[in-house]
Amino acid sequence: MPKLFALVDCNNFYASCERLFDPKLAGRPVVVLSNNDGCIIARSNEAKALGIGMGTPYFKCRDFLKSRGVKVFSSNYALYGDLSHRVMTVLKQLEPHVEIYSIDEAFLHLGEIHDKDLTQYCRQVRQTILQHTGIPVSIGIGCTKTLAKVAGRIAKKNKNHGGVFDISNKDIDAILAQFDVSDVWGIGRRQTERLHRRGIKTALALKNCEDGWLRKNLTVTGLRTAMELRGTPCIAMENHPVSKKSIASSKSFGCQVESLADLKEALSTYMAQAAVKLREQGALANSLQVYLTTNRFSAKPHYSARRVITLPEPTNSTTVFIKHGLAALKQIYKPGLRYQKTGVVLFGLMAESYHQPGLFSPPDRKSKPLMAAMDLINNKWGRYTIQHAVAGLEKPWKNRREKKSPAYTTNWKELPVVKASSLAG
DNA sequence: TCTGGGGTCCTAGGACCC
DNA sequence: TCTGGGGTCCTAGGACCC
Repeated sequence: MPKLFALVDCNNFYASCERLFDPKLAGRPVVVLSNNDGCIIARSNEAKALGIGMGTPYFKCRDFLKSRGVKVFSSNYALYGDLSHRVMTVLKQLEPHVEIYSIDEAFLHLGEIHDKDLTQYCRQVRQTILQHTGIPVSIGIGCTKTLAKVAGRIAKKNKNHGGVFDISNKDIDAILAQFDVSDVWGIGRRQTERLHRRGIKTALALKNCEDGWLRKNLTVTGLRTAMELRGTPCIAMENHPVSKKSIASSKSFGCQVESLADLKEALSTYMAQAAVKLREQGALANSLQVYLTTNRFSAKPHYSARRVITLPEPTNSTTVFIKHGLAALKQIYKPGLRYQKTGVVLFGLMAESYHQPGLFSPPDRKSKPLMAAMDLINNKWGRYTIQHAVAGLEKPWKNRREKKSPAYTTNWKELPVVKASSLAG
């Protein structure tokens, strides 16, 4: 029996998380907004049924949502991250080969041990996750990851399957003939346009498309996708968590920002956040990129600029990032524009233990204990307890998060309170 | 007035080397 | 008048994912 892949996918994950702590929301439409309350990034089934599209800007549908009694939440990543961890933990207890693919998805490699009915087995997995975490999931099974994704989508959409669909023992071509090519994993908007121009509308047509054309027009990734639809695995399981190759931090502003002083505060804040992530994974970066952009939707001419800085030596010191990053920011800053966003990406990551200091560079004995002390204090007392002065105190440019739910599971002060009341009387 | 953030991979083209 | 070829490395930009 060949090995099979299963995709476990949390249903409407962010919306499900929000509903978990507010039973009144059961059966009611719920949506979750992106950072800055910008657009809709998660919808409960009831919200989908109202025709609310993924990615719709909030300001365009605010009135509609209100009129239909849709409950709206700002995103609460502390909550989603914690619940994701719980789901993955349950999964790892049940299965030896789990690859966490995203906050709400994981691939399983189902080995030969499962000579039993796989669909039945996955329904049990699903039930266990629901019971232990309260999060509903769908599971798709196929002989490649791409086919498992197809199956997962069918499991989620068609209620008759009880949340689990195994495509491997079905008439695959008949299913792919009904499957829109734009819904295939790895086929985005651009590739869909290209495929449509060639008359390819379904996953089956993509599967049967000629290799040479695919390689030329959709690059090697498109060819891989077609091969996966044919049942040839090209995308392997990642059995060990891979270390990151870059770390980014950026956010849109909550109000209009024009001055260099505000941009400096914001960029310093983001550089500090990126540096914390870098230190958490015990790594150093040898270069950073800073960028600056005006609103691309605005009628005014769009300005966007970036600059890459190679550091004299790999580091994870917030102080060093700020020093070089702000100098670069000054170079790309143009006065008189309304900026929408600035950000930083750290590149050239390496493990701290691998780093060999330069023979002639002066030893930096202060930076490491200083950063360690800052991290310790901020971990204990909250993120901005101690910071570089240039990152600012008021942070007037900070983004909006007007409808955030409490950090129910990660903050003692925000634990949900259960009230018991007597039925008698 | 208000349109997310954080990642990965692939390719083309330029710079540079011998 | 006539100005090579092949390789590597780096970077910017595009496309995709959730």
